[in-house]
Amino acid sequence: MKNEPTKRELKKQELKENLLQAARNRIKINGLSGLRARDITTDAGCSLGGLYTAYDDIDNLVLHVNSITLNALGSELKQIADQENRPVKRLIELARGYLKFACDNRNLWSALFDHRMPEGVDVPEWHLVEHAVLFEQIAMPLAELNPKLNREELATLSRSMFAAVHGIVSISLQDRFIAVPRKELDSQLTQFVEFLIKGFEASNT
Amino acid sequence: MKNEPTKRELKKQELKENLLQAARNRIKINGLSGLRARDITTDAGCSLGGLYTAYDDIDNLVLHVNSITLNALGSELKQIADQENRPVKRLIELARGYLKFACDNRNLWSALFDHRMPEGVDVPEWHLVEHAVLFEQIAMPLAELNPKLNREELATLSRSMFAAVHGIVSISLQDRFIAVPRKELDSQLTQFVEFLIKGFEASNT
DNA sequence: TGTACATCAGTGAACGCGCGTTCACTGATGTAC
DNA sequence: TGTACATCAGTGAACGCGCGTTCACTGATGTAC
Repeated sequence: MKNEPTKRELKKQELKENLLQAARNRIKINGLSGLRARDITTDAGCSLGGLYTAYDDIDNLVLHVNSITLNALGSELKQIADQENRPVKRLIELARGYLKFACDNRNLWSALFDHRMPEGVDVPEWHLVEHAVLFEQIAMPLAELNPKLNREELATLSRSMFAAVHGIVSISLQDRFIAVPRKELDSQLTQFVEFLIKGFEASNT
Repeated sequence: MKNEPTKRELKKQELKENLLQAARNRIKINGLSGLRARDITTDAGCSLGGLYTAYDDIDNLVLHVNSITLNALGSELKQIADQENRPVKRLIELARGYLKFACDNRNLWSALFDHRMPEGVDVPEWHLVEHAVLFEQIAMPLAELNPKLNREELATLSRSMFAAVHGIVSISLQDRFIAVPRKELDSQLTQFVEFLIKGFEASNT
């Protein structure tokens, strides 16, 4: 038999959730570098110290925001994968979906890659594994295109393919490089993935 | 007739150079996030305030360090390109050279992409244009593989190709993802670029 | 159900410190005669 | 060449402030009888 959550536990849970949403919203609007403990607690309607009863520190809170983002990205990609059966088309749509997600959620998406733990502290395991959503939709269509590949080869290729698409998207959205209009970027990315798949198919004999 | 540089101008130049090398060395050892004005000036053998007679601020100094890094990377890539005539092989060697440079100069290389100007300030034009070294060796071999491409198409493809290679390298060197041994990474990258070129050739008709 | 005590989540003022930048000063360099 | 004054690069102590984190306190919630 499970214990009913006490009033205390309910309140604590509510506070955690409020802080989480407040932090997420602040990152969404101002970006990770504009995130401040005082802003978060003000928005969440609690005192400054309250943050530290709910989360160990700000980094911990950011990891939880990044969890939400990874989940949201993961389910968008899953939905895209489920909608398209032909493997080539599916891979292309996954890449386009990634681009769309990055554009629609720029600051949240950037936070996934910009956030760094303090010197000497590792990203906790529970959060590391959540990054699997970035690759996991890619392996299956690749396997369809080349059934000979084993599990490990598929994993490696999925990873490279994600990394390549990610590179194109992230370079394009950086101030450091000349911005490309969204629509043009979309077709460049599509073309690029097409090349990649063609090469992949060509070497599958 | 040119004016001889005065003793004052020489000293100023020397100070700038000392600060530049000190900052570069600090970034090399501790990374961009570990860079402190006091460390730089101590290493350079001048007072704290001296930094501000030579450079506007720390960001300005970092831009100059990044210039050095881009130049170094640029000449390594140029050398690689000059050593190999066959276009396919040349593209592969450029990718491998990029990986090598990133591994051998991790913190300096990371600083190229991690550094951000303060809110509302743009990266100055003189520094933006220096990023061309990242792409410029790629266009020529691509043109050889497909002579029909016009200037703009070549530029776009070069950019995408760099971004993809960069993505693979940078994802692999991030703590957030499972590290791949250097040697394996090298062969994965090579394989990936081969796919890409095959696809590129296959669609060239 | 009611009372008395125990617990503990949440408070917010204060701490602490890191660190970029400034500025009144000085001593070396440059200029005029 | 030498002297007197002007300039200005470089000094380093002090400023200032942003901001994450702590901690003695309190009031609400839980427990025992």
